[in-house]
Amino acid sequence: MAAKANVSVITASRALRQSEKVTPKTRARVEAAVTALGYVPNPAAQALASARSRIIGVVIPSLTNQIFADLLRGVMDGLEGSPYSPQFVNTRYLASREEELLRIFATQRPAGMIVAGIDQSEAARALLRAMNCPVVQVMETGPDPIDMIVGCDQRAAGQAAVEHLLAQGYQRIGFLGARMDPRAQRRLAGYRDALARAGLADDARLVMTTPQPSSFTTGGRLLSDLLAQCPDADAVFCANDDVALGALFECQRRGISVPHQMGIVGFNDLDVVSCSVPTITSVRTLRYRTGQMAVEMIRATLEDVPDVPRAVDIGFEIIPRQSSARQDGQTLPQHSTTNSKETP
Amino acid sequence: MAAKANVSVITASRALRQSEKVTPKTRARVEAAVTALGYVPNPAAQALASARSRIIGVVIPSLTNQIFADLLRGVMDGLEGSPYSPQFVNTRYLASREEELLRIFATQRPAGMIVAGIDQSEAARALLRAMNCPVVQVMETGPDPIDMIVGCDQRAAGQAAVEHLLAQGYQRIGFLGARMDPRAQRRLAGYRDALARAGLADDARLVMTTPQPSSFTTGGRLLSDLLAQCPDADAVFCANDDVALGALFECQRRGISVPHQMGIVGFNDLDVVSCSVPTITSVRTLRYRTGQMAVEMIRATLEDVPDVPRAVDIGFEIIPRQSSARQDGQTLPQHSTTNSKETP
DNA sequence: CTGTTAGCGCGTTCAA
DNA sequence: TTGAACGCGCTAACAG
Repeated sequence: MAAKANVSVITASRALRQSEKVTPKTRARVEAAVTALGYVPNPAAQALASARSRIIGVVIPSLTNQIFADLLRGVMDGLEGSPYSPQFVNTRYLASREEELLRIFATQRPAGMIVAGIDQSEAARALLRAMNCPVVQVMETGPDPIDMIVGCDQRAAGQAAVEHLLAQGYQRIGFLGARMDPRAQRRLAGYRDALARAGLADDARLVMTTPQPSSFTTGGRLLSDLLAQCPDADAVFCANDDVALGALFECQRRGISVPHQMGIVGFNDLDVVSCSVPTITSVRTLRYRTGQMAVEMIRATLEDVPDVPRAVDIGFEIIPRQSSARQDGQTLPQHSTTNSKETP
Repeated sequence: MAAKANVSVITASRALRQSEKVTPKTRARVEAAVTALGYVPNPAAQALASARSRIIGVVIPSLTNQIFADLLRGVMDGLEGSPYSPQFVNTRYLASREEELLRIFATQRPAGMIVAGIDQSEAARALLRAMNCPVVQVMETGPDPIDMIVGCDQRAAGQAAVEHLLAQGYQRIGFLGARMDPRAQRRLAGYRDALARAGLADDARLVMTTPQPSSFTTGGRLLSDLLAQCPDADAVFCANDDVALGALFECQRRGISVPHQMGIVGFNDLDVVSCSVPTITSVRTLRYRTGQMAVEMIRATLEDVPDVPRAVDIGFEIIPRQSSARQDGQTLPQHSTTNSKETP
C-alpha cells in the first residue's frame, strides 16, 4: 500500500489484523489513515504474501438442481460477515471434471473446501488433502470422511420412505429414479432394504430408472414406463420431488386416483410438494442448514476453536401428506398444514 | 516461478499466453519444461502483477429463483475453456447490499462484470464504471446501459401475455405478482398497457401483489386474495411461473375449472408448466442464452473483437398451452407438445 | 524474437 | 510495541 500518512506500513497492517498487540493510540492513528486514504486491502497481494486466499471453494454437481441451490444459500449466509467468500463450481456429475476443478482450486490456495457427496475419486481425495485446509463433504454421511462431513444417511432415508408406504398398506411399491447419481443409488438401496425385509421385493418389475436428469417431465415418463412394465403397482417412491410431481401429473392425466389407486412419496420436501393437489408426502432434508453447518465447521477450524465436530448426521424427517394417505386420507387436512420450510 | 529448466522465465510466460510471438522451437522448449516441472500459474501473483484478476463477477438478487440458476448455468458454460472463472454473489434484492458487493469486487479488479437488472443505484453504476472492465447488464433491455446489455423487454412481454388472454376472450383479467422486484413491476406495467388499451382496466379490483418472495405457496394465496376481492375474475396473468402453478393448484382445490372458468398465464416457461395438468401457458424467456451471450460479449470485448454488439434484445415468446385455451381448448393436445427447453 | 530487470501490495521476518 | 527490509510469483517495460 502507499505510504499510509505518517504511519508505518507494517504497524498499520499489524493493527488491522491483531488489534491486541497494538497501542490504542497507534490503532487510532492507523484507522484515521485508513479512512482518510480510503484504503482497502488487495486480496491478490494478501494471497500472494501469505500463500492463502480467503476463498472457500464449493464443488457441487449441478446448479439446475434446487437442492444444491438451497445448499449454496446456506453457505452464502453462513459466510456473511466473515472475511471469506465462496466460489462455486459444478462438476456436471463427472469425476474427471471434479478433479480438474480441484486442480484449479489448488492453485488458489483456498481457506476451505466444501464438496458434495462422498464418492470422490482417489485422485480427488488426494488433491483435497494436499490443499492443507479444512475440507467438508456435504449431503451425506459416510464412514471415511476426507476431513469433516455433514449430511444425512441417504440409504436410511430411502428405507424410511418406503416403510411409510408399507405402513399405509401399499404392497407393490415401485421406485422411480432419474440421473441416479450416487445419492439416488443409495436411496434405491434403502428402498430395497425395506422391500426385502417385507418380503415384497421385485426389482425386475418395480424398479424404473433413467440416467437422464431429474425433472418433472422425466417423472411422468418414468411412471408411464413403470405402469407399462408393472400395471398393478400401487405406489411409487421417487428419488426426487420433481420426479414425484411429474408422476402425480401423469396419474392425473391417466385418471389414476392418488392416493387411493396410487401412493406417491417424494424426496427432499421441496416447496412445491406441500401445495400440489393432492399434496405429496416427502422426506425432508436440511440442505440450507447443511450449508450453514459446513461453513461453521470450516470457520471454527480456521479459528482454532476446540472440539469442532468432525462428522455431523443432520437427520431427515418423513412428512406425511395426502399422496400416501390411503389409510387415513379422509382425516388429513385438504391443504397440508405441514408447510413450514427450513429456510428464511 | 522457479527457474524453468533452461528457459528464461519471461520467454516462458510469454510463450504461455501469446503463442504467435514466439518461435515454435522456443514454444516447444517451454511446454516441455511446463510439463516436466508440473508448473501451474499462481493466480494471485498474476492478479497482483497485472492489476487484473481473471474473475468475472456475477451479481444477482437471489439464488432461490430458478431463473437466476439458469442464467448462471449459461454463464458457467459460456466461460468453459476460457481462463476466466465466474464468481457469484447475491444482493437479496437490496440496493445497499449490491453496492457493498460491488465494492468488494472492485478490490479484486475483475476481468468483467455481469449484473442483473437495470435498476442499479447511481453509486453502483459509478462503482461498475470505475472497475474499468466490460460490464453487462442482463435480464432486461433498457435505454441507458452502463456499458453493454442483453435481455428482453419485460414490459412488452407482460403486455403480450395479457393480449393473449384477451384474444382468448377473457375479460376480467387479474394480475398476480409476488416479490415485485423491478422486473415484475415492468410486467405489471405491460399488463396495464394491454388492459388500458382494451378498456378493461380495473386496478383496484384486479391487481393483487405481495412483497413476499415468489413461490408456489404464495401463488395460491394470491389467487385466494384476488377471488375475495374480485369473485368474477375470469383469468390471471402471473408475474412468475411458480405463482401460476400455485394459482392452478388453488383452482383445483376450489373446483374452479381451468381454462374454462379461469384462464392462467405464467412467466418464464419453467419446465414444470409444460407438464402440469392442465399445462400452463407461459412467456418463454431465454435465461441460459442470456448468460451465454453476456459472457460472449465480455470475452469479445477483452479480446478486442471489433463491432461487439452493445445492446441485445433477446426477445420472448408466448407459448400457448391448455391453461388459457378457452377458445380452442378442445383441439389442443392433452399433453402440450411445446416442450423443448432452451437448454441442454 | 529473446533475456533481464523492477516492482505489484502485502505478510513475515528481523532489529530497534 | 514499533519500524525496516525482504520476498511471495508473476507481468510489463526495456535491453539485447
